[in-house]
Amino acid sequence: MEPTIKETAWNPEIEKQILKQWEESRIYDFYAEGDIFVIDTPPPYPSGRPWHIGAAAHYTQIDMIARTARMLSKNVLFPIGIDRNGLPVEMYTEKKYNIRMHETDRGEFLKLCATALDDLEAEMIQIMKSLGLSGNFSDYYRTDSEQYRTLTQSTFIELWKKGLVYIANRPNNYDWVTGTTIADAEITYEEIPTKLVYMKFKIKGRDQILTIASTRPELLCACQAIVVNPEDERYMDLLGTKVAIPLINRDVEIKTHPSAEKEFGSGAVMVCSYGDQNDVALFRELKLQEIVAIDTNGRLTEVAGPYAGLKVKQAREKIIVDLQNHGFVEKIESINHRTPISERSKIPIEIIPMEEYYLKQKDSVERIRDLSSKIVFHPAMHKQILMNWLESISIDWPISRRRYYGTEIPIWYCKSCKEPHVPEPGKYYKPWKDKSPIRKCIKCGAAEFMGEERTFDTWMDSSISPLYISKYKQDEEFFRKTYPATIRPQSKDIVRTWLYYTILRCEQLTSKSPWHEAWIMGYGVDEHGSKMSKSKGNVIDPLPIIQKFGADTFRFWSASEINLGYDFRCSEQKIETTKKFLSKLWNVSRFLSSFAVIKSGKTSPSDKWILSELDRLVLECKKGYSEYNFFIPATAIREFTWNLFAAHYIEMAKGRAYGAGFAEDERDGAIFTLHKVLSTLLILLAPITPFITDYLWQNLYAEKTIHNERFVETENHEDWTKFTKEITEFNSDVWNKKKGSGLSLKDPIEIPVPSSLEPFAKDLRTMHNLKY
RNA sequence: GGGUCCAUAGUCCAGUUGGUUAUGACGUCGCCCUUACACGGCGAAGAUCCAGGGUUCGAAUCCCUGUGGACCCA
Repeated sequence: MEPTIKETAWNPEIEKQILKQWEESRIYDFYAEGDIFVIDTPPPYPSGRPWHIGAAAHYTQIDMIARTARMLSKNVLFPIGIDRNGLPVEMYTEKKYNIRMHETDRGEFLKLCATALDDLEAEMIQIMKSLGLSGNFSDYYRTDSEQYRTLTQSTFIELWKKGLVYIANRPNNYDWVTGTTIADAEITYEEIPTKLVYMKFKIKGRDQILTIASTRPELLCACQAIVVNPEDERYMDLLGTKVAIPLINRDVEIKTHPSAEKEFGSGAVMVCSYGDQNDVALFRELKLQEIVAIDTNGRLTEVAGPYAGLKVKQAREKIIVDLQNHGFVEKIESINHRTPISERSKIPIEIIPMEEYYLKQKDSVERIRDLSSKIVFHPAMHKQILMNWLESISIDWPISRRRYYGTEIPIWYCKSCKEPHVPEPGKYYKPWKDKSPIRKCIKCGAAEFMGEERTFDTWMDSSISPLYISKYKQDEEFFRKTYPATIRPQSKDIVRTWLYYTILRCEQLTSKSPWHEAWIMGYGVDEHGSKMSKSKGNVIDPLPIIQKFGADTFRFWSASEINLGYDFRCSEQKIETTKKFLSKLWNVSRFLSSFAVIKSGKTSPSDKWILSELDRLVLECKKGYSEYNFFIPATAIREFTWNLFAAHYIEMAKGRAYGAGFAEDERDGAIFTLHKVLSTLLILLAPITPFITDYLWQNLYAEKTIHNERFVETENHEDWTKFTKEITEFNSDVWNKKKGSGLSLKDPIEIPVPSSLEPFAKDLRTMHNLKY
């Protein structure tokens, strides 16, 4: 009768042994046979310390997907990757060494970036491992590896040959701090206080003034038209007349366009190249001649006359003063203006015409819509984010970037006629330093080439992850078995980037959707609901928390706190109190470890009752697992274990399990049921808390790991759950009465068992020491 | 301006196709070492279910309008 488990609490130190055991027995290895389940794991980006606690929670949930699939008899491919291309590491490196990328030797700079990434990556891998992720760490991939970049370049070359890539000089979103073009998807909007200047324009041939309000007076030199709303009666007689631009000796015409709002300022708007996206559209529609007023350093060009060379902000200040001095200002209002901001460098972007490469995407939207409609989203509501994005795509995807730490665009230009050439796919090319693999220009026959210096937008790399993990163009048979992947797990803030671009690229290359399902998680905010950021000082470092409370505590917290698709709050205190549940489970197991396991027994009514409640729990868990919504099983199991099984059933069955006053088969029925329930709970919990369940499983039920087991099925017991309410209420009632009369719980008391609970009477009398 | 989502005790959250007394956890406050567990047990307090209207015998739940919040798009 001595428990074989001695300690009275779950000790997270044990996790280290279990981890070692898993590693040595290689229980998570993938075999490309049978029922295959492929997870297109998001490769995290090592952008700095500490790793975001919400991300750590995210990856534990992805691991739960993998473990759920394994328990459903699937062979699971759960790759681990690290995303290493892109701007953040460049900025990190510039800051760390106090250097400027464009002023540093390219080769040197790349080395410094790689070293920084190695350090940050090591910690992330360490955290992922200690969280118990059952992924493939033995050959985790990096998006900056030769093999990965080869695939990025090869797929680009493939698309190039299909005619899906073109070069064009267009107004582009330009981030002059990082010195690169960025895609619409990389822009965020912020309300920024600014001045709205009401300027007086003289109307030609009349003794009248037209007032125009603008937040961008420094762009006066690039003004090519004034527009008013076609329904704005105030200006009908002015159409076609010209006005003089203040300070600049140039006239422009007044035209109509529906985008001019009657209520904004005076209702008349100046159109300049380029104040915002609307200007871009108007220049195109009204066929205006563009004037380039801002250069790639964020400074005004020579067309700005006295303002040339000034930064945009300085020029704005200066021109406002000059306008005032010349009496061109009617008034100035302070307003909050919704300003497009570069997601990376946080500065307002400028729109500057530049020559860039584009990947066609407008023609693919319809096909992507079709494919997307067949992808099952968890939760379903987040499919809308993608659908809305598809709705708003209006231009092709600019894919070239003037940065260093990225996959090089594999193009060489003929030195004499500038014709671009792409090399053969299958190799990794660095045109900024490699010798041209092309010998002779296909157009003019010259033999001298110049390598392209730009790199790809990083989404060009990440968007082929499903192809990389399935060994596209590497292993035909493996690819056939593992593509499309089963599921793409990711967070909801990158639906319009990573999720969309992946469908786009994979559709263009394979004509198929890259996965059958998409699983979209919200993101972690602090305990008050605001976004975590270093500047706010509310960042929580996951590493010490995991060390302190253990991976299973962190995992159970993640499962029971995060409802799929919604943002979730991270609080250390809540994680800490989650540990109590593991101790509860531990102590239930400790108690049961004093009874030998019995595989069958004659069940009493109490046993039948808890077994039918267990059936209900199994159904509920299956429902949650089938949606990969771990909130459902986690909360249901905690509820059952704590408030039904431990609080009521164990107390009711305890006396019978000890045997005094009961027949042997009655006793065996109790012991059988206790173990039946616990072993089922361990299996149900295994995907969520793999460490403690495996430890208990191996101590109580088997020599081998629980992670080779399959989910349990319901056994369709007779339904006794109708008694639940009455049983728990009766027990509460007895406890209350004892308490009210100052009795200890083991003291005898005279309370009759209600006739409706007669089948349970013997257990209840023993439990409460009822004398009646 | 448009879209998606959200609004339930001090905090977080559940509430299946509408159906008696609204779930659980954290926190708070009492009492209790009862041989699995004080990382525990028992109990208590704490909710005009955002507001207004509608459908219905009956609404936290369905519909409409509004208010507030988060995110996205123009």
